Amino acid sequence: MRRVPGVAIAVDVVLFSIRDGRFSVLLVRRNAEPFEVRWALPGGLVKDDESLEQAVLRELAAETGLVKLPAAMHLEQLRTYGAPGRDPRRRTVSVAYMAFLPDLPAPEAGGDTPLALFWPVSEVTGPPAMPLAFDHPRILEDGVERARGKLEYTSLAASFLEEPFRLGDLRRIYEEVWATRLDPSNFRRKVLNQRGFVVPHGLRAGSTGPRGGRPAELYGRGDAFLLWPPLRRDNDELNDPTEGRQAAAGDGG
Amino acid sequence: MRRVPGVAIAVDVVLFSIRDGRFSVLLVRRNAEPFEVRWALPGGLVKDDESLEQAVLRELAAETGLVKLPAAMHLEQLRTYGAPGRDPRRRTVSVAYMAFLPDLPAPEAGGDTPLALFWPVSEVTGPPAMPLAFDHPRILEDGVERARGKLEYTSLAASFLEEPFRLGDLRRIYEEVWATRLDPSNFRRKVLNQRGFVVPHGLRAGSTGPRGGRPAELYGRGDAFLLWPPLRRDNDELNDPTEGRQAAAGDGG
DNA sequence: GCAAAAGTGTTGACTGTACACCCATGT
DNA sequence: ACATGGGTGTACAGTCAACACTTTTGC
Repeated sequence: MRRVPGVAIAVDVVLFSIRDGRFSVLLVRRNAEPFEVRWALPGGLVKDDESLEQAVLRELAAETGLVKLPAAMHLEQLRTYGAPGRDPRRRTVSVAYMAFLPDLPAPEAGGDTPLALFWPVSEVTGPPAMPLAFDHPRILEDGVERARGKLEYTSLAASFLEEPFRLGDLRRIYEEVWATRLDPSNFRRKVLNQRGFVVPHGLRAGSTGPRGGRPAELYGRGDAFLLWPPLRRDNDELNDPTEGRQAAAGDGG
Repeated sequence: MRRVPGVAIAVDVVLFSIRDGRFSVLLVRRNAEPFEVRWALPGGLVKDDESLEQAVLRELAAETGLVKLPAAMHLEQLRTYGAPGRDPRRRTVSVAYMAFLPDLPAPEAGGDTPLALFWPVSEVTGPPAMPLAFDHPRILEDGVERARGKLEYTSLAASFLEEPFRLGDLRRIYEEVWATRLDPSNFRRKVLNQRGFVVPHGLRAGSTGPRGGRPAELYGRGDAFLLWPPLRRDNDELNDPTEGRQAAAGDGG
């Protein structure tokens, strides 16, 4: 593999979703060198006349079949990675983006598109960590930390849900991403006291879940983005002696 | 000016300091097209075999004479700007960095270096705004907002001070950057209650200022980076599309 | 003495947390 | 009936803003 002079601009996307209740990230399986057969973040080179965001959307469509993206999707720039040697072929500076998507039916692999799958984050980051291509482990790690942090002071958690949703659904987003448990009653109060975080939908849930329970009120996303005071991931609650639940450790399943 | 094919990678630096008590940013005067004679953020093209951060430090040295940078300087990636057409010569993707520097004696213009000066941020951002080169107004704006925000939840304000410093000096950093007033006694308590924000220096200030006042105790930077709870600038206008208030009286949902 | 800056003490309002308790549904 | 998730009430503790007050300097 010869090194080529000059620089290239690429974009990579850390696309998070909650699949089957698990905090997950979209990966594509590489079918060419370098790192053939390894899993990687979706992405590719930026064309000469397109913006960085246009490149992100184009690559998402091409590599994952995500053509019609939901309006609720959140997309933001994460960080830029430009160490010499991070791509063995040539100097490549990659602008990484982070996206939040609701649990869609099946944006996975298409017939003419590469194999794309959502993986639970804990299975990818390990231990043991999956051997992703390039410096993608680092990018994913940065994305995970940023996502966890952003849930604290923004309304982005609602981006993982399709409308309408129940406050319990919203709470489970936080619990899953933070790997913690939150008091349902206090969570409810905090969310409702944030003006514009959620807006009442006026209806009630029909089915209440697998094992009964009172039907919940339904809500939609409000127009507030920043939250004050922030919701907090209190690591103190992880030391719950009464019950052991999936905490920080990846359970492989 | 002909457009050249291919892409280029550049870095730009938003270098903040407090000069004579004013929140200031380092600008260089361009002496070539495009945007000749306009002021711009220091920066330049990334060489083929250097990292992005190395490029930042090299450009700072070359354009501003800042060769021996103080260890206290904070440098972090801000954001990447890659819109087609942001540089009329060729497609250029610029990775912007943000730096905090203490008020140094005179890193300004050198004989063989371009003219570099610290400008008070309020004079540059206006109104009326200075016509900076390229999309540098936007980059500066992003940097200012990020800097103001980071002072809330990190100990970075101390990066603007040379050790040892007085708590009043630290408070004036916040007051200047946020353009606000803080209660001296409450500020003192908050800062001292943050473990590792500042550490006692054991001495007292000799001169107490132009108009007297009790000599202050002296402090140095601690090793904590994140602060909890954060210090806050006026939270009232943080967010919200100003609609129905629900202030103290809880409305039960 | 007076002004100014540093530093201490106090108070009342507000906020977060823990947890008891009621509500409405599936099985 | 009972388990389960939704939702309300409440009390205690901690935090924060406001501000009165003392200390120590320059002038």
